[in-house]
Amino acid sequence: MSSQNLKQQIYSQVARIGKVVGHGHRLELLEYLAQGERTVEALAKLTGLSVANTSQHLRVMRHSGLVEARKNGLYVYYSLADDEVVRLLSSMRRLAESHLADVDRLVRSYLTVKDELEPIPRVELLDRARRGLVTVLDVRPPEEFASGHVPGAVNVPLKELEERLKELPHEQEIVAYCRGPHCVLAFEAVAQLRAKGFQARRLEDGFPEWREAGLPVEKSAKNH
Amino acid sequence: MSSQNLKQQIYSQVARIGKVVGHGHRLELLEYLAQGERTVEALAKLTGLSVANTSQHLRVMRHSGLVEARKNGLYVYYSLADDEVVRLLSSMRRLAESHLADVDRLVRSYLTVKDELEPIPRVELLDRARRGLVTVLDVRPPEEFASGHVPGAVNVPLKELEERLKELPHEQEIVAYCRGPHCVLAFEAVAQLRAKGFQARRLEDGFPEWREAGLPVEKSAKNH
DNA sequence: CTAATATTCAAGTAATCAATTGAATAATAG
DNA sequence: CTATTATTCAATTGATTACTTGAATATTAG
Repeated sequence: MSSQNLKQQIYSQVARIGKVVGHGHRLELLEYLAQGERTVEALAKLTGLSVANTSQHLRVMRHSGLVEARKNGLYVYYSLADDEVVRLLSSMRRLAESHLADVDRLVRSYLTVKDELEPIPRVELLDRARRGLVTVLDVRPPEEFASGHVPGAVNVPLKELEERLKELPHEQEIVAYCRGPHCVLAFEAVAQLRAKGFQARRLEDGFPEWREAGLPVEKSAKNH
Repeated sequence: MSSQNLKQQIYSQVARIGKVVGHGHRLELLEYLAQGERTVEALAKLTGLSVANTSQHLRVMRHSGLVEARKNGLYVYYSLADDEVVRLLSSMRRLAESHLADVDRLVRSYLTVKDELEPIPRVELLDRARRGLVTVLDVRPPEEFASGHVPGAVNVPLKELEERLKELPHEQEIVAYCRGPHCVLAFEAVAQLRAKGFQARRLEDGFPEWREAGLPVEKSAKNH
C-alpha cells in the first residue's frame, strides 16, 4: 500500500464526517438527538420530514458513527453516539456565525431594545434561579422538556405562550431558552413577552449547551 | 418571515460549513494551511491537484469563511481564517477515528513492537528535548519546517531519510513528528528508523496540534 | 507597450446525492 | 395464523457537485 493511497483513504474517511453533517436536515436531526433519544417517527414529526427520508438520514449518520440505534419492540430509538458530536456542531455553528450575521440581525429586529437583548450567562441564571429571583421559561415542546430541562423551569411551548401568559409573573424577570444559540423559539418568546409588557431575556445558547457545561439538569417522571 | 423559514436558513448556513469540509482534497488543503500561509501554486504542488482545481476549492472555502486570501504581487496567499477551523478538523478526526481503525491498524502493522509504539506526549517531549535527552525529528518538507517547527528539531524530509541516517544518533531516542495524528510521514519514519536499529517513537499528533497547545515554536529565517 | 506568469472564471461532462414511491422486514396484538 | 404498525430497502428522478478544458483577468518585467 502506497502512502499516497493511505493518505487519500484517511482524508476521505474524515471527509465523510463532514459530508454527513453537511446537510440541513441531518443537522436538525442531530440537534433533536442532542436532547435525548428519539424514535424515527418522533423525529420525522419534529422535523416535518417523511418517515422514509428521516430513516435514510439516520442510516447515513449511523453508518458514519455519529448516532446509535437501539431497538425496543417496534420502535428504534436513536441517540448521539458520542459527545464529540455536540462539540463538532458547536464548532460548525461558530464558524457559520459570520454568515449567520444577516439572519441574526433579522431575528433581532423583532426585538425592541438592543442592549437588554444580551443573553444571560448560564452560571448567572443558575445563581439567580436558586435565589428565586427569576422565572425560567422553557419554550420547547413537552417531550423535549420531559427528557431534561433547567431545574425549576416552567414549560410553556411557544405555541401556547399567548394563551398561558397568566401563568407568568409581571414583577419578575423571565428568562427563556430553547434548543441552542440559533433556535428561534426563545427569541420569539422574548419578543412576545416584551410586547405584552413582561421583562424577558434569553438564556445564552440553549439546553444542550447547558447540559454540556455540566450544570444541573432536572427530568420529568415520564420519559416519552 | 416565518420561523420555519428562518430555521431552514440557519441550518443550511451551518450545513454549508459541513459541506465544505466534506471533501478529502479540501481537508488536505486545510491541513497544509494549518502550517502557515501558502500560494495556490504551492498548494497545488503539495497536493498534486491541478491549479484550477485547487483554486476552485480555495474559492469555496473562502466563501464559507474558513480561509482568507491576501494578494501580494502575482501571488495570492491563503491561510486559515480562524483557529476554530483547527478545532473543527480535530473534532472530525476524532469522530472519524472509529472508521480509521482499520486504516490505522494497517499503518501500525508496519511497526514491530506494539507497546513501544505509544506516541510521546507533547509536554514530555518538550521537557526531554530541553534536557537534551532526545533528538526531535521533523520529517515534513523543508517549506513546512521553515514556517514553524518544534524548537531544536532536525529537519529530514521522509524522502531523504534513508540517505541521511548518518546525521542521526544511535545512542539517543529519536522522536519523529509530521502534520497531525493521521499523517503517515512520522509513522513511516519511525518504521524505517527501527528497521535500521534506531530507537524511534512518534510525537502525539503533529505540529499543528503542538502550536494549538500553545507550546513554543521556532521559525527559520526564510519564510518561503 | 508586449510578454510572461499566477490566478480566476465559464462551460461541459461525469459522478454523487436527496427525496419520493412502493414494496419488504420485523415485531407485536388479536 | 393474520393484521397492524414501525422501520428499512430498492429503484427512480431531479438536483448538486467535482474536475477538466480553455479563455479571461491582473500583475509584473522588460
